[in-house]
Amino acid sequence: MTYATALTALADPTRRRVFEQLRGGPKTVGAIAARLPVSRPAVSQHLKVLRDAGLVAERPDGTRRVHFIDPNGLGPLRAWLDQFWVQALAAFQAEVDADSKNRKEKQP
Amino acid sequence: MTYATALTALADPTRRRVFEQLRGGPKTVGAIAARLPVSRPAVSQHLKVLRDAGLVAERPDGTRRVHFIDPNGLGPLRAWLDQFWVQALAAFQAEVDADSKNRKEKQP
DNA sequence: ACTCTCCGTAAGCCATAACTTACCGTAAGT
DNA sequence: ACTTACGGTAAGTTATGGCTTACGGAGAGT
Repeated sequence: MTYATALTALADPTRRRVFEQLRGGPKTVGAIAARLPVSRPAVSQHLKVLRDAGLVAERPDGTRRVHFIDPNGLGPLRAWLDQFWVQALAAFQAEVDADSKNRKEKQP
Repeated sequence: MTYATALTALADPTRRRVFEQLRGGPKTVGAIAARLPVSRPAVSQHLKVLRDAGLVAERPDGTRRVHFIDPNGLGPLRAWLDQFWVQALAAFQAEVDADSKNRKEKQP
């Protein structure tokens, strides 16, 4: 069920930009907001969503809050996707075969 | 850029239920709607979003439209996720190490 | 103690999008 | 040809959520 919250968290564009900034390493809230066209409270709210989804963790450093990517939320999402991936490849190939077969039968 | 549309498409709960129904194999629009608490037009709109995201493909069968999962949209999303996965594991481990190191220094 | 920086939270506004009902086109069967 | 089943599209309503400003609290330096 945790993959659901991860998906909705990563669905928002600016929240993805926050998440992608953390790919370069740990950052403070202000540093993230400085590189985005939104206010600092907005970033703070986005980080809360990412934290609740298990995608991001924080470490206090004085008055600052250093955020970094947490694999705990990324794992279930990957697992859920893989659940489709293999099956989708097989089913898609079957459809392609069935389609080409139909074309040959109608126009040999 | 295609991973973005795939993410927003899979963010909606009922749209995920549509997508997950297709995991069992190809289905018609009506068959999908019958198993969901929403109307058929709603499912039709959801399928359009999934199709535009490259997550689902269709094959006409008389007046019916048979839908099935398309790996084309799933691939970029997986690739985008993997872009974080490895790096997140390393960075997270580094944070854990730094944290335990701090605890030992403060309480040896 | 005072201040200054950094950040989280509350309240409110507004756009988006997920539904509904209604309607129309299209293919197949009789 | 007529009907029936199936499904895409339009228009309208409503709820959700992303953003803003305003405020308050907590730690570090002087």
